[in-house]
Amino acid sequence: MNIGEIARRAGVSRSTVSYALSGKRAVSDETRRRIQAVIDELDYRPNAAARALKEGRTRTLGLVIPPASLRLTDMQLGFVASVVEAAARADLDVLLSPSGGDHDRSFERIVSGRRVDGVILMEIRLEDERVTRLRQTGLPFVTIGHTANPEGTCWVDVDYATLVARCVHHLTDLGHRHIALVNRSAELVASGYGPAQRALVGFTEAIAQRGLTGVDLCCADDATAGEECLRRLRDEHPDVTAIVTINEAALPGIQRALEQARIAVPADLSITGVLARHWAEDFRPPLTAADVPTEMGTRAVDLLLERIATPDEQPRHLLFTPPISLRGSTGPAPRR
Amino acid sequence: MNIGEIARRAGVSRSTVSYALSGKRAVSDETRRRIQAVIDELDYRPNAAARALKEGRTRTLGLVIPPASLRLTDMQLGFVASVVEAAARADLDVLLSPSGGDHDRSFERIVSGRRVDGVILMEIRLEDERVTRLRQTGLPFVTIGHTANPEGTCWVDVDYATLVARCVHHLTDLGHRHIALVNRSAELVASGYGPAQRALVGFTEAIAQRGLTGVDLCCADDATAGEECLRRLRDEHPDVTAIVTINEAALPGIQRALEQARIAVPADLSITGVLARHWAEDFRPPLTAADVPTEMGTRAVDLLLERIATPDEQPRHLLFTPPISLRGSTGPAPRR
DNA sequence: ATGTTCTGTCGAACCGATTCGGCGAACCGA
DNA sequence: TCGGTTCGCCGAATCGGTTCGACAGAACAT
Repeated sequence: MNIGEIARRAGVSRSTVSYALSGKRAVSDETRRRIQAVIDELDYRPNAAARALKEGRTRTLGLVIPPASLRLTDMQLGFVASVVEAAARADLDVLLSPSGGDHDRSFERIVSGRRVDGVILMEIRLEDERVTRLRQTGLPFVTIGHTANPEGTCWVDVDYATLVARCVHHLTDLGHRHIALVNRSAELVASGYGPAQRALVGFTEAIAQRGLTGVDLCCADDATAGEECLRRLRDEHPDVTAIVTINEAALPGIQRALEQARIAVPADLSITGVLARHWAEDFRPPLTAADVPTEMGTRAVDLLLERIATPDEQPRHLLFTPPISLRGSTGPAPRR
Repeated sequence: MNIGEIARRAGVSRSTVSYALSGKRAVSDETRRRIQAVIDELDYRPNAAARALKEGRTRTLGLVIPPASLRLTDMQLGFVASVVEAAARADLDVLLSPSGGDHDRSFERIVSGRRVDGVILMEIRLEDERVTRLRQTGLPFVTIGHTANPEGTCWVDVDYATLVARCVHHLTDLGHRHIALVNRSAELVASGYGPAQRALVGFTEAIAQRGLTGVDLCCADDATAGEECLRRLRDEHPDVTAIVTINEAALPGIQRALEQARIAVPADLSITGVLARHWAEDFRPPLTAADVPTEMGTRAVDLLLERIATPDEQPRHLLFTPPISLRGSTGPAPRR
């Protein structure tokens, strides 16, 4: 079922079949119809490997995801989905590689076996040796999140610092004077995870700008930790009247702790989330939060395709600062 | 940076380099060392497309996932992760295809462009035309879940009927006489979604076996629906003292409704979950539930590799019935 | 009638690996 | 010393596409 078979049955040469399919040279209508008929009959589709070999491109993108040991957040999952769908729309396939910071076999295979035309790298650390590796291979790539010195790379990211700062300003505008940040896990922060670090920076600066003092807490990415975290917060910092959190996975636990302690939201305590996908709607009351930029995956694919087409262009980057949707979880600071 | 370049620099022929790498013919130690040195120096890795073309296999598996519009459950996500990792361990890559019931371009490309050696198909419907399509192409495949007549196919599935039945028996043993099933969404049940249908069958049979009457409810896969569902259940069936649910995503909502209505678990109401991954631990009290069979992804890859190696063997299938872990959410039925 | 352009098609080279047959040299026993 | 193995390597064919140069014949201009 190769191109030679089609050519034989249609009574033409192999090159004519190829031209009929690609349209790169004129083929008479009569011939094209005959070829198409044979193709339809045999349900022929060109062999991807042969095409890749000759053309020097695979029509495939690599998507490097965090290893299974790390639980993907709802937003990351949405990102993977949108990348895959955007690629499918562009008639590209997506090769998945689970890989940690060290470059393992799967990553190496994809990168240096020329299996893909470009790579999208998720969950970048501020210092990331996969980026170094990709740079030296010359394979086009786009990172989600950016490294400490991102010059010369393409990236897409969420402006966590600004989002957190906006949340802080929103809360101070409502009269809150004691605000807490519930960050991601301590290990993530320590390991140089950009979003966690930039959230902290944005928080600290916004707090300072308003002349306040803030509390920042780390919290593991699960409900139990969220519950514990809120309890600790009420214990150790009873004067805190508002919370900003980038920890989506902790929200169910926070919710539970609130209900058990009979804390009314927003009467007793205001909460804002940064990028809570499903949980913003599911929280009670619905959570004031920045909208998840669902187009990030699509735009990452766009950038990568640009980069593949014109590798010598100046690398571009996109910083998303989605608007904050006011829902019911924030209100005026309670009177003392 | 192809095999010819390596051969030239090492002063041998291309075939010798190939044999040195594959070990399929003897190569002298001296020659092998010289070749290896050049390979290490240039960081050479064979071109995947050329190899695939010649060998007739791609060393790649296809994983067909539900389209992004459907929100993946936590368990499905875990499954994807374990498939990818198992494949990586076997030095195989995974090509992702988001696809619904209709065979779209992405699915067709993977299936008939010979881009993969085999396919793993998730979220099978009882009547699924992708299965039909795969059967006619002759490409090895394994399905997660099984169709109405699964003869002649390889599959891996969870025995939802038995699991639900076991939960029912556990609850009746504790004295419960009015038990409700919280199923997945009405649309899923209507569209012939196996797990939802088999859960219902297992529930109905177990209830009948004990001479009781049961209530079964459909519930969309989100917290809000779970909250609403529990409220309706208490309203319309106040005598129900125990719940069995296969709807993991609804659990946070159920939890919220329970706390708002001041219903004590398990004193007032017992709950068991079927396959709740993170939520079993995160629920308060921790949820009595069947353990998620984390090895399912790995075993699916194993089956597929077997199938690829020996396509004429009788197709095998695996039905997982993981044990139910008793946690704190079930207890004796309350006295009237 | 002759030269020129255009159209549609073909043949052959090529992409980068694998693999088979063959060949020279070394080695063996008789 | 000679025939037969064994060892190590090479050359060429092959996988299934794409693409370039060539070329026959029609159309057109002079």
